[in-house]
Amino acid sequence: MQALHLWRLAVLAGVRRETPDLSARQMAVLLNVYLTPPPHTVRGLATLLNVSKPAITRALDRLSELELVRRKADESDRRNVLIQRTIKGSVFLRDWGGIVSGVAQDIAA
Amino acid sequence: MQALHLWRLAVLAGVRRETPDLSARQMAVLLNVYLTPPPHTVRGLATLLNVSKPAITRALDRLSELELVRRKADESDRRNVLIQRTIKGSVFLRDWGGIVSGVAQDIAA
DNA sequence: CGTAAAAATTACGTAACCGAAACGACATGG
DNA sequence: CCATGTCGTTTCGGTTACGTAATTTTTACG
Repeated sequence: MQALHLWRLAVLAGVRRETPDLSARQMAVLLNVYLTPPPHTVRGLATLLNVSKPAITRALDRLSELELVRRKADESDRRNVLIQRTIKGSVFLRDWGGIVSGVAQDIAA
Repeated sequence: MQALHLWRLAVLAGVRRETPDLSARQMAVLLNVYLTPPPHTVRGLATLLNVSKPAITRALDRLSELELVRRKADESDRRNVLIQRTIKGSVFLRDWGGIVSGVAQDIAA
């Protein structure tokens, strides 16, 4: 029950702020790139999220445009594209984590 | 930091399940209708979420179609539309709360 | 070699969504 | 009553995202 209140306040904060408005899929991609060990490929993310590859490609287009992630060719197998982290992405997620944990504190108190 | 891992797992669970795929705004509307005291109006939700009224109308179209909320005319002022809860909505949010708190438990352990 | 397989992307038609503005129903104060 | 304001919805033009299917580039293997 408190979990729902946590979710409410955090989602509310996310919707309200003007800053980049990411879809659930884009957010899932971003979080997985930053919080799970590399390498990250399109195919891997597609199967992990249970969505099609083009959906991942489009999410990466958007995230790259925002400079939250970066694409890099895999030199050992040039068919692959490796997704890498960026400074902006790190900052964005740190901020977001701060919001969520701040909300959690408020609820606990 | 754990907050981000919590968020990652919960978003991942949300994206993976085939069932109704709600946008952040729709989710925000749904959560506020269920977790804050009534009455809930379009204008009230619009200002709370800091989005336009049509955006709320469309979110309610979608949520009504899924039978997660219900619109009801305000008899005392027929310009108003009151948003009410439904059984399906309660079940949906209870399930979601279960997922989030389950993830939280896993992280704590 | 050369054919098959795999990776990501692009193409394409469809559906959902957005904000601004126009609209219709209703309320309220003069 | 009627003029003005309020509330929710609809309309409009444009953007974005989706899934399926075709394309491109690269690798693997027979």
